[in-house]
Amino acid sequence: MGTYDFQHIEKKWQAAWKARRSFVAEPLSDKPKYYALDMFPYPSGAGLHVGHPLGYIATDIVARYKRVQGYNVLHPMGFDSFGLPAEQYAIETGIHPAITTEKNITRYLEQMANLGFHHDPDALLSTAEPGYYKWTQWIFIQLFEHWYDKQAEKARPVSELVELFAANGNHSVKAASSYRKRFSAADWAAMTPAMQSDLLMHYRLAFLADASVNWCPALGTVLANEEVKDGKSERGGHPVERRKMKQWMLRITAYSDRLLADLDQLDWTDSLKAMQTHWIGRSEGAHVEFAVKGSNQTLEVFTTRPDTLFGVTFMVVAPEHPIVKSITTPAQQGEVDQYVVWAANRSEVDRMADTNKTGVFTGGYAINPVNQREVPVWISDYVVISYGTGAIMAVPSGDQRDWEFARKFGIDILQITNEGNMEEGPCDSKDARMINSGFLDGMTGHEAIRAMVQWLEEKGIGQQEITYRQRDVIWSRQRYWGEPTPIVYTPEGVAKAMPISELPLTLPEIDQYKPSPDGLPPLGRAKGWITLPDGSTRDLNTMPGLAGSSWYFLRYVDAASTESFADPAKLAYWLPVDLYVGGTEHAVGHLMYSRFWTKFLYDIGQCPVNEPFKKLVNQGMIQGTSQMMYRHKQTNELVSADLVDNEEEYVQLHVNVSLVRNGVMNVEGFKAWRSQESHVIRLNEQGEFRTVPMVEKMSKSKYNTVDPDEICREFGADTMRMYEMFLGPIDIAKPWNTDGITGVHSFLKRFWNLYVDNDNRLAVTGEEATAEELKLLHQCIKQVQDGIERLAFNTCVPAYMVLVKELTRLGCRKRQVLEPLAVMLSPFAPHISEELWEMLGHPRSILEARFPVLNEEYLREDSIELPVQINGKLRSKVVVPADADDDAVKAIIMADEKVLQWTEGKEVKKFIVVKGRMVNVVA
RNA sequence: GCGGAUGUGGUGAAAUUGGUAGACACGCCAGACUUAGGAUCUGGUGCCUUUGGCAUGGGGGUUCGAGUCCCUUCAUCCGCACCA
Repeated sequence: MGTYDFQHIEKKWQAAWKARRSFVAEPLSDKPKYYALDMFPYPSGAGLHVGHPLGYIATDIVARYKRVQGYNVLHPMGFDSFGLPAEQYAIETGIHPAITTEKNITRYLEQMANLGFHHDPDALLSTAEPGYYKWTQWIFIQLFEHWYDKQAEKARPVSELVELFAANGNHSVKAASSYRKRFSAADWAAMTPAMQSDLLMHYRLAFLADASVNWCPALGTVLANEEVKDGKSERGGHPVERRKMKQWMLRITAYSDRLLADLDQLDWTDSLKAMQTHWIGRSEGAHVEFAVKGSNQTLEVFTTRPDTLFGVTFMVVAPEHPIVKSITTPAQQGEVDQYVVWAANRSEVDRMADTNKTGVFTGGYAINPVNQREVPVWISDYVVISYGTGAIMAVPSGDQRDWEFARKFGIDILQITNEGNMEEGPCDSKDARMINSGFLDGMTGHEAIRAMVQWLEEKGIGQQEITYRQRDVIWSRQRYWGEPTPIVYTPEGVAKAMPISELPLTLPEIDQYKPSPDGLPPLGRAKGWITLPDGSTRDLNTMPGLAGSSWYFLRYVDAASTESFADPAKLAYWLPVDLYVGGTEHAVGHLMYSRFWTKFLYDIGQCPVNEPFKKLVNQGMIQGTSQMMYRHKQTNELVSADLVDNEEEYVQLHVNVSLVRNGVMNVEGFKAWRSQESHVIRLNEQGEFRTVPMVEKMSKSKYNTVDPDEICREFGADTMRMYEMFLGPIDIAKPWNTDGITGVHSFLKRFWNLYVDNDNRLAVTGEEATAEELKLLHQCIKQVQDGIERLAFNTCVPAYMVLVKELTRLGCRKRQVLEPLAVMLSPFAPHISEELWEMLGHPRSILEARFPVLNEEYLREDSIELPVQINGKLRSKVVVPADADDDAVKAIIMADEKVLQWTEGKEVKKFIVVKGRMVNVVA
């Protein structure tokens, strides 16, 4: 038998591919294109572990498969290089984040090269390079210079908005804007430049605003909602509090309805679409104005149930609501102030943990417009300022929360439907009939909603409205390691975009990376950099990590471009991305902003597609399988797990997983690993020391990390690639377990030996293949092709295994079979296939070969063994000719001895033939 | 609480989408070659009271036929969460 020297083969071909530039896509071509994309990684100091490559292997297989099917394939890789870890490291050590990042990238690239990926070297990018972030800044400026026209349903230049204002004020403007007041052309003309600038901020898609932000004191920066999990920062788990600060924001809410509606066109999983749908949170309802008693103010609310207006017995406003100041009566002032302060200081975590309703009465009353009833106005933090108008009309007979609140504070509950018992809880059914509701009485909720909206609109006290849960996103971070915001402030206080010709605005060198002593962000330390010769000053914020990743898939198509972010012709050719693979953790962050930026760039004519990612797959996380050993609490003796009877007497300790194979620990290896300590080790009767597995997150401290480099060294990249795919479906989370890898490895050895003799010389013959051999080959082609198309890579591996086993059994070494087989295996195991391809005498790479074409003819059979069921139970097997028609099949089967035995004396009621599958006789 | 998924041998899993459930691999058992290796090869391996019967979390239903479709229930995972 020959020796499969995978180490030599893999090194050889990795070097050859690099030297020959085998993976460079043709920039433009008449060929059909295929764009296979991975979510690019943040280059962390820990390097890749076996969990990372799962998705990369999947896209690589598809890329190589499409390549041998004749597609022009773009399969790029890059790095999301701005981010907190490198900056924290810089604060601690003084080492510039660029240096750390560069080092980590080098390591990642090495590890990826070891796996033989088809990544295009010309497309390589890093978001922290000025040549890249120049265009991130450019897009930011475009957002700053555009507003959203709701009428035209697209972004338009701010210069056009200024023209509209100058001609007619904002009377004819229907914009996505937080600005509610009306002004005329004369008003506009009378404003100072600073006032005009402030006003335009309410319209720009990138704008400055006073925002209630997630402030993380430990990190010294604000965070986006997506970066906060359970009241703590996603990175680092530090506490987060609410604060009001002036921040850059992006008006993503202008695109909410398009982001929602266009989900329909996408081939994404239901759960992912559901997450985005929920994040956008569209709800239809009505906007209603309540007059405030003894004042000319109004209290505006949003409700999805205008049909319940007659049931309103109180109002609730958020503690931060501006009306609180004026509506509170002197008698209630003390209590209200106390509550407002208490609510403001309450942490997010406490608020979420507490399901008890709290609140106080303001002393003020509002007037219900439908029946002029005076209802008390309360404040409570179960109403949140950021959603709707920050105030609600409370209908305790129709809403669980309002009901609880009314019960707790002894407020009236007025039943308005003919269903439900108000002692037990509210009734929220829209099918119930209305009562106590004036002109709505007798209608169902559905009818009443329409009737009430019409009534409100006629009276001018409300209208139909759509509200979104999605908020505009805060786009500034008080950090160093990010894209500087390309905005300057004139001495008059007018914010201006930098001229495009001056981009990129590169990061200044500073002495330390933490905030300046006077409380400015780190960029505030760059004294010479902040102030410009004309007296203007620079913005000191950087952009969030989301910025660079919101458009990198566009840059890949033309990563070296200096004229524009990418050549329009190339964008038109390559987009959209055909397959995007990555983790589910980006479901509402990265994926939402990428869609937003794509839509914006599409609006302004810079991007040919409205949606960037046609098909998206979330790969499941690979967890670690820790190995635990037992130590006796008293004696400290280490005991083989099968000898442990009473677990209580033992403690479980982590063992390095590389020392354990199939539950048995390498005792010598363990002693070497823990050479400092001496242990009494008790083995079982077989002389083994057994451990027990435990699935948990992969982590260095649990000694359960597996380094892909180590697997490559021991078994080779081809084995590693195939094994990760063999483990199960890519979208399912599963624990890594090295045990089964030998099965895949010995398959590759058998595969190798099919082609070579004992001296590793090619032993392939030119004989004509038999029908049986061709059938086996084409069965495999069918399964592999189908498996890759469905991204069910785990079903491909057994197909190869069966074929190789059968060919070995038959002693088939025929070129006619082995040549297509090598091409077919090349997406999964590129190195070994490439080596054999060369040995088979092909001067050009296997990447230039063609995937074998399936011929169904070879799969046809002369006769079929047909299972026969009688009344649904398997009774017999009968051989019939493949071309027999149903009547012929019936005749053969009814004559079968065993069938006759079963049907004897019974009437045959039905006879069902499923050709090639099954026959069912019903007697 | 709401939303989305997933439940198949000792283990990872497959099942052409309604047609012989458990392919393939690990593990385990037996054997061969050999001498100690985490090697290679061969055979076996869902369960039972074995001419047969029972098995895809549980219970019902549709069907000649259900892992697959419908209803119901339980369990696990993920996401969101006082959203008016």
